[in-house]
Amino acid sequence: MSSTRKKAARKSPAERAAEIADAARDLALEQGLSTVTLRAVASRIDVAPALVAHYEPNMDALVASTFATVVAAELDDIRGVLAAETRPTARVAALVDTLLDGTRDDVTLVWVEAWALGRRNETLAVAVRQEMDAWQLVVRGLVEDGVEAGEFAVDDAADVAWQLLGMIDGLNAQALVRWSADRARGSVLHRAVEGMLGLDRYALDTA
Amino acid sequence: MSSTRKKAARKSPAERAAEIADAARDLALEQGLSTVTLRAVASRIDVAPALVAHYEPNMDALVASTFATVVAAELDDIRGVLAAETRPTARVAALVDTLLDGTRDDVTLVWVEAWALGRRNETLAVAVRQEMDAWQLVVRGLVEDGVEAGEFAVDDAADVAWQLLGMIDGLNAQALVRWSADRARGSVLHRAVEGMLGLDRYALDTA
DNA sequence: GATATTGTTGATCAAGCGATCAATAAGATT
DNA sequence: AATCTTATTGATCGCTTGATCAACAATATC
Repeated sequence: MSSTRKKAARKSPAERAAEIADAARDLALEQGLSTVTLRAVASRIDVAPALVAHYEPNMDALVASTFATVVAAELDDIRGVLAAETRPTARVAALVDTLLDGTRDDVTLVWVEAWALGRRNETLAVAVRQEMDAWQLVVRGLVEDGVEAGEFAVDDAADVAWQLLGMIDGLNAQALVRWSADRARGSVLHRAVEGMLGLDRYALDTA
Repeated sequence: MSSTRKKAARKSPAERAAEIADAARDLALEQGLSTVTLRAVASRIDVAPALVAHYEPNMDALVASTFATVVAAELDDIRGVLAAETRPTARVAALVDTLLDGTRDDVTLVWVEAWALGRRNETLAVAVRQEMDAWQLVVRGLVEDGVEAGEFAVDDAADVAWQLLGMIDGLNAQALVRWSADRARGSVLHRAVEGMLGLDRYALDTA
């Protein structure tokens, strides 16, 4: 009964487009990118499937833009976290601890599904590479700051940035399946990062 | 023309079951777990789709057992690699270098898709957890050996094992999308692992 | 050589997907 | 109030998926 729809209120194109994008984003965060379908998005905002198709060139594009929206928002969050600290060592600790605090499984699911779906959705694959680059740029800047400040000892900041991101993604993906797992893992990761950055042991724990 | 099928030769149940399992495995390695469908498996061995359905309780189960087969085989490979070295430090170096040598993207794809598909295929999810446990057991044993031999200094070998596997998975998954990437990354990973294990810097490079 | 066993298949179902298009009706314009 | 613009929809197509079942036919058994 509650799901019977008569007719959707007429809205401006900008308004409706935003509504569709929001519905797709919420769907992706709640149930994963693979549930962002024509019909699922339409039914979530109580509209005919054809309307969603009317507003989007195709579903691959909507999935790709949804991915980009979710991931870009997360990166903005992180920028805020980093800005709250001044010394590079403390900023690295904040970065790692925030990304592994276990409150972002919804975003991790989006990442993992994007890796898988990207093999059959080239538009999505392009978006994935773009967002990975954006993330790497931020982390790389942080590492370079640490080197200039004399806190880190690193050969190639770009390499370290990729490595750090890969580690974090892997640990989060793992926790997605083994939900009981504590992904902080004591602070084994701190030791690993200290090794990568040439920091003294336990330097990150007290940062 | 070449794909027209008349009638499949009659085979023993064991033989046919093995043939189906092999086809599913090859399919998974070549194109990913998501392409292991009733029809794709059937057509690969030139048989009616109904025959595959006849031999398997359902497709979720076939996908799950295919995943387990692929991943267990990889673990066996690794056991061989580890057996070739004696000192724990050298074995860790061999483990890391082997898993990141870039020759296992097919298996990585299976892993990534399993993480994603496991959210809607509980049979698969169970298999994923089992295989992760098997992997962790092997790595954990290696870490414990190193501690007993006085080579590693770690608080919790189990934590370190999970961490190490998560790092490796993440780096491989990353390379799956950014195929141009060199996942060895200089040897930044070596520095990270040295930090985790309490090894001297560069200890892994010369191991 | 006749019979029984069973591996194999064609046909078919319901469900889900993306996509298209003529027709409708809500709101803006005059 | 009449007209125009366009946001919205119902109907429908083609495709893919997993699954079921009566019928067929190849082989083993007697």
